[in-house]
Amino acid sequence: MKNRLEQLRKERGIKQEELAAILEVSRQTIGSLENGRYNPSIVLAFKLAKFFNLSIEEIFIYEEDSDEK
Amino acid sequence: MKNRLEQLRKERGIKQEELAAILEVSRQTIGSLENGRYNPSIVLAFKLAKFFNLSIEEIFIYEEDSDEK
DNA sequence: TGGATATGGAAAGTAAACTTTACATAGAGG
DNA sequence: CCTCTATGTAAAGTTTACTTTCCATATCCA
Repeated sequence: MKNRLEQLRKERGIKQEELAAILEVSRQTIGSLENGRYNPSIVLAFKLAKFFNLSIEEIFIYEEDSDEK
Repeated sequence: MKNRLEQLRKERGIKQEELAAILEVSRQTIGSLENGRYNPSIVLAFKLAKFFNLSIEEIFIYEEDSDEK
C-alpha cells in the first residue's frame, strides 16, 4: 500500500505535528504512514481523506497481491 | 462506521463463507463486519471494494464524531 | 423427526495499528 | 559554533483487527 501523504501535506504547507493534532493522532503515526511503516486504520484513512478533500482511493494506492493484510 | 456489506453480499447471492474464501479471511471476520463488531483494516476494505466493484466510500459510511478510532 | 446448511457470537490467542517516551540527525539562522 | 525546528526511528506498552475453535439457533427438506 502506497500513499501520497507526504506530498499532499507539503502542498498544504503544514508540519507532521500540525496534521497529527488536527487528526488527533501522534506525530509518529503520521511519520510512520508517510514512510510506509504501517497502514492506517480505515477510520484514520477517512479522516485524512476528509482533511485533504480527496477520496481514500486518491490518497492510498492499493497494490494487489503485495501480500499484506 | 456503518456499512452495506450484508445487503451487497445478499444482492450477489453468496454466503458469508464464500465471500470470506474469496477475500482470504475467516467467515467470522465477514460476520463481524456485517454486524458491526469491528471495522475492517484498510486492506480488507480495498479488497471488499474491488469485489463489489464499488468505492470504499460507497460501502463504508464514516460517521464523524462517533468517537471511534 | 432428523440431519444438513447458514448465520450469530463468545473465548482465547496472534498480529498490526497506535501511543508515549526517548534520542539522533539535518538544516536554518543567529 | 550554537540552538531551534522538523523529521526519522526505535522500544515498550495498549488496543483493535483477525484467527481458530466451539457452541447455539433457525430454516430447509427428505
